[in-house]
Amino acid sequence: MCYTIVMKLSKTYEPSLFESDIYELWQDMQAFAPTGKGEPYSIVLPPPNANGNLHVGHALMVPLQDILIRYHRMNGRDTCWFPGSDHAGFETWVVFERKLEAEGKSRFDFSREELYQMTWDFVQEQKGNMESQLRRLGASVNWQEMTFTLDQKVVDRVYKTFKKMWDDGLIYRGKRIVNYCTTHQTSFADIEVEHAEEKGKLWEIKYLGADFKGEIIVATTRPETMLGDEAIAVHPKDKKFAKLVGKHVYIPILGKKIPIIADEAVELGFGTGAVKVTPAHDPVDFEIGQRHSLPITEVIGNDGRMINVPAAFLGLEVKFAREKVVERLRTGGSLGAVKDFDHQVPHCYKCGSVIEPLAREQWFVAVKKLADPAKKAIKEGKIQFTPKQKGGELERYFEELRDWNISRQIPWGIPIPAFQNLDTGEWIFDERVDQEYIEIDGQEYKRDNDTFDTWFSSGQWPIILTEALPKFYPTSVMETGFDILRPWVSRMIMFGLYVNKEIPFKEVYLHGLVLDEHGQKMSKSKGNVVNPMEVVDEFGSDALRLGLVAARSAGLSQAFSPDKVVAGRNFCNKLWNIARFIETHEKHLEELTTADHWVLSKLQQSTAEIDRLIKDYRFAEAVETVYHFVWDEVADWYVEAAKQGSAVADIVLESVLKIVHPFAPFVTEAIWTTLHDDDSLLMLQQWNRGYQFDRKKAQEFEEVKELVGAARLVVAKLKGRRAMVYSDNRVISENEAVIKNLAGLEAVMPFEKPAGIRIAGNFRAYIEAKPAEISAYKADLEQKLIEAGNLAENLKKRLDNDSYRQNAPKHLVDETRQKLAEAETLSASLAKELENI
RNA sequence: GGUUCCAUAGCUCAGUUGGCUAGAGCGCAGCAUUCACAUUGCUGAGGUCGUAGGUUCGAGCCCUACUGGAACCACCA
Repeated sequence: MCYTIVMKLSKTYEPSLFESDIYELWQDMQAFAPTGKGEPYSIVLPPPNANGNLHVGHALMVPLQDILIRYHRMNGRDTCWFPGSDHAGFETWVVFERKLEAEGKSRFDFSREELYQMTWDFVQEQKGNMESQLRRLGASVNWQEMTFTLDQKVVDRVYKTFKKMWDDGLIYRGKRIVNYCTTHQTSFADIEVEHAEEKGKLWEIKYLGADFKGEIIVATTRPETMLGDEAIAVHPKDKKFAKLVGKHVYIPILGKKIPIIADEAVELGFGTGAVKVTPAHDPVDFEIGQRHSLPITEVIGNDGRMINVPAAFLGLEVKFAREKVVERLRTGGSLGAVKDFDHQVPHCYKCGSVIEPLAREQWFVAVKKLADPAKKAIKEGKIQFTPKQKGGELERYFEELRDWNISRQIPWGIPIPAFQNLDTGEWIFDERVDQEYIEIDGQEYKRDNDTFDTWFSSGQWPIILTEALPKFYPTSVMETGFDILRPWVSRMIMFGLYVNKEIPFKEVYLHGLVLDEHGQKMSKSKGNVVNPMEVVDEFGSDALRLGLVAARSAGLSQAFSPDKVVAGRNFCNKLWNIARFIETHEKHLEELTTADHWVLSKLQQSTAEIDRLIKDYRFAEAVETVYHFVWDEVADWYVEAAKQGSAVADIVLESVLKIVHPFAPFVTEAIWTTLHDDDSLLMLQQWNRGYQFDRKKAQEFEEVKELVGAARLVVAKLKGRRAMVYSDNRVISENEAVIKNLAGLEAVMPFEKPAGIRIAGNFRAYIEAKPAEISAYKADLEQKLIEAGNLAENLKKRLDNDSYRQNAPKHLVDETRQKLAEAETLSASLAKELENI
């Protein structure tokens, strides 16, 4: 396509005509690859789900990172943005299993290998969507490094790390209480469990003394677990029960004899002071059981049905078992009071079913040795967080982190390379996970069928991606959502320090959720989900990027604003038309005009401003700075002035394109290609450097702007076109045509004794007017005189204050003095004018 | 129960060492228009910066308490 022709014809910028071609052009020119020159700058993209579509959160994340990458690339850094896609273990598994169910099949009809292959094929069908959507958002990622979280190099690294941890004694297999979803039949890390308040009941149960007279009453929210009770616990200092410790009670229904023990975990003064201990089905009880060497009797199975219980309860789902137990207790006279009780119940974050704490053999990571150095690194400020308090939050998390269960009972993931000796029960590390049984020295070993928790592999993401390009480790910044600070960012820091002996990134920038336009969380059920690709279709990628990044600060969940997207679209169009004017109408002069000096000074200033804002990750303010520079200064003043001619129009246009490029890459590159016949790319240009201009001339244009503004105010109140007359003045005479055009005047001319309505400011300039109009203007002048007087009075008060003069910084005091002088001059000249009317 | 964040114009939000008369986008009102752009231009209305105290010459910003909203954490049976 010949862009130059489109440029001349099309009054509006049509993103759809350019965006895909521009992206292809970048790719063809290999513009995303590192140059090998300059200081490294790298980011790893938090890998989106390979199986999914990008959502509006990605549409925020991609521009934020792309702004940083493009900015630093233009500033001469050797940039590499590592893309990836995530197998999203559990997430994808849930979708796939739902599909199986819809086809009337079950995971138990297939072997692990078959399931893995089927899921792989399923993901392959979808794969590619996500990648093409990244392209549509303009992501300048280095596609050569594209990595899928199940790629061989990922598995290799994960096994290496696992082995190292195994050798270092950081991996142990143990029976622990795990969070178990009986619907998905897999366990979860603590962090994957959602707590929700539920209205429940608190049942009191009477346990009859076996070797003492009387009974002990305990309260529970889960009466069915009494079938697995192994003790009654009381607080060691509880006088009420002191004599009973060491004695025994009978479990109602079962008649089983269990001991009364003393343990600190029981809270003094709460409830009846005694609790039932079910080591197999409650984390606290499990710990109590460990301390007192209690047996573990499991009464709930993987499928959420009762096991190891009398026939009447066997195979019942938990909730029915509960009803039946309560019924039997009641008829047996063992039920005490029943109260309503609201409490927090753990739920599966995916299907919402109640999480059963079950005692299971799983692989655990002893986290302390990983968490301590991570905490230290943050404490010592080796990693900077934006917003700042998130670093503190992570420090506290590292302090409280408990051992991490990394076993998942789903086939879609990286198999855990561990085998168990069938005779001795001993576990060994071995990578031959494609075989269910292996033989070593005549001994047979069976594979562990579990896979790794996704965070175990994704936690090593920066390590894996930079393994072949080590100069990009540590990466420059980790930009991601605040919701995965704990599960992901924390793990990357721990693994980075453990494996590479160095932090994985120097800075962390966290963005919040994109809420709907009324500040509500987006969800399918509410029907308020914004599909970013639809927005791109309608307004263009640049518009979406600008709209999302504007009005958004670090770490906060904020509303999606369609108005801002429209504003972004309009901005692109404005830029397009600035270019159209400069390319097709501009009059070239040899010498710089006042406006030229001024616009160069503004370019310098805006560039410095953007440098500062990007350094501080203040994206929204950077967008705003760009927006106002282009619209309010370049379009509204410079372009208007340039209609009378300019010597720097081409420099200004190119510089503007550079400034805008990181934020709106497509439209700026589209314009750039219309300017250049060669195959140069805007995205590979050098960022703006300094400009040559005359500071005094630049200041003169500020005066012209003020004069125009003041003239507009006067003209707006009069009918018909008017002329400006002024007493001889170089600044005005040099800019007559500019002033005439900008203020919409009929003429601007010098007069020996100019008269009419005086234009505010330091010039002796007037708008021609009839005597009646001049008198009508009197009220305005009087109002202005009052305002100037008030201002002067305020300033004077401040200066009269001794403490102000002593304590305020000197430049402020000087400034105040100057303002006062100006206000007084204005007052005097207004007063004089009023006299003349 | 603990921690953190938020409260500024009709709506969505800026406002970072405390410093002139608190800003933007959209919306609203008026005017303009054969001009690069109606995805436009100009002009304007609209705010006791949640409440009450405090620190300071000076507070939207710092401190304390309160009110209202949100998020996260948590084994209180």
